[in-house]
Amino acid sequence: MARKNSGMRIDQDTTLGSQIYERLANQIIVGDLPPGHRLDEQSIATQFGVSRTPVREALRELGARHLIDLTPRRGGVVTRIGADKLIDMLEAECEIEGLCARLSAHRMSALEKGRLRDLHEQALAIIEERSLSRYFEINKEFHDFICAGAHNTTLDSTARDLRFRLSPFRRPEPRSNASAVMARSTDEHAAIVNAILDGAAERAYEAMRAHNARVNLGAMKILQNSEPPEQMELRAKRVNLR
Amino acid sequence: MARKNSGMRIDQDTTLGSQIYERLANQIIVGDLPPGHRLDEQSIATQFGVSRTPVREALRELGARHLIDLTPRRGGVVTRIGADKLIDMLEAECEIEGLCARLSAHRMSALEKGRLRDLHEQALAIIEERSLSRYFEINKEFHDFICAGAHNTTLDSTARDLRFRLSPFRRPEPRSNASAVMARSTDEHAAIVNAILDGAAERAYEAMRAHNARVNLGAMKILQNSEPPEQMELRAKRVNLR
DNA sequence: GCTTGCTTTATTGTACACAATATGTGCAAT
DNA sequence: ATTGCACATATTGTGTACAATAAAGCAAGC
Repeated sequence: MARKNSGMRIDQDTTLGSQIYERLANQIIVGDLPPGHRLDEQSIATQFGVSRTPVREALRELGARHLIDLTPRRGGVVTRIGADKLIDMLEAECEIEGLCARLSAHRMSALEKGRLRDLHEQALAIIEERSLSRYFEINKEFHDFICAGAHNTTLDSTARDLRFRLSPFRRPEPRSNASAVMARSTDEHAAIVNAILDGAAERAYEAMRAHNARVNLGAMKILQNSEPPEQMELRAKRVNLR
Repeated sequence: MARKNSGMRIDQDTTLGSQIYERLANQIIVGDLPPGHRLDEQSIATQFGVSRTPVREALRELGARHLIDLTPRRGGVVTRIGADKLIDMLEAECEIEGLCARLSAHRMSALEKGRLRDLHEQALAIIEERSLSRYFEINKEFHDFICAGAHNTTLDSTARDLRFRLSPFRRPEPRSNASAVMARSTDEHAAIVNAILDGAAERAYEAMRAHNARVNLGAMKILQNSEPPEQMELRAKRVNLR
């Protein structure tokens, strides 16, 4: 029998539905709920120790945000992101971040530029630690900061949303040299930082775009097992296409 | 007394919540439910002749899509789009459409390019009719088609979503020469079409971007009544900023 | 053996009831 | 007049019950 009240706090400023949404969204992103997994309202409800009502609201929000597919009388399943969709998302993120970099070059304040330089230097320091997970953290911060530096909440939130949904495909490849990965990444980051500090919009755009395009090739490898390889090659080109 | 069942069909392939979502979303976009308007669950429920449950689900989805602001125990109000937010959205749309134009230049098939030319020529024909509303239709189709031509569902849907939410600010200004508006617009469209047909990505991007930037200046005028004018001037620059 | 159609079962959709919280009103005290 | 508090009211949040539909299992026919 499912135990009751497994961690749902009674928070004043939130609602059970929202809390369940957060939890489920994280479970999906982390991969705990794999693509294609069916979401049964009743079992989720008992699992969280609540009734079906807040669960249903959470599911509907997950559906609105494309984290699950919601079919009218057949419930919800975690969205399967096929190769096509993945490539679209990677490309969109690549370009939108590039756009943010371009705008950042014009719009970041002196203070922000200073913080950007700090962030980059922090990343350089972390390479010594050889901690890939720690590096991923600061890397995310770096990208987030540039998207924020464009001073456009719409672009920022769409970029954030894309990164969030793409994060399952950004896990470190098992067989890869951590130091090399980090070194290459920071090199490219350096180009981006310099361009932004110089206020060189177009250069910032190109640098960010090239950086993302390269990283995205890695992300696509995760799909290679489930896809015919020739197709992937073909698509890989598209990501770099101008 | 509110009459029951005002138009909610019992459709197999949909749910009451979704239908109500659609209706409310349209009412918001059309301006029937103005920004700041409070959405009372009970009155909406009786208005549509249903219980509060599907209404709540509709509201939650509206909230997820940023059409209403949903505060935990205080219900929902139609999102107020302030000048800052509006400018962000306009800029984002401007750039994303530009991006789609750039990609379209490379990716549209010969068939699509033909259809694009047709669409443009249709628009030219419609100028003669002097029907601004009809022109708005074909104009929307034109932009939609270019966004689709990029062959990237993610970019397409974000662009579509932005245009949807921006449509309230795109209503024709009362005191304006219809023919002049249409002529100018089609001139700029011609530049975009030619660039795409030539496969000139960068030119397509620039043309689309310039076109949108100009139109956006008009959209911002709608806000001018409720905002101190000097601020608007300052912001107007930002939209054109590179 | 496989398919077709019906019956049973499981799951989602909707309504309703009650609980929890926010909002509004009036009165008293300063 | 204004502030603070208590009470009344309205509205949202959650739980539960029932209805509607889809999935699964089973029997009869080809």
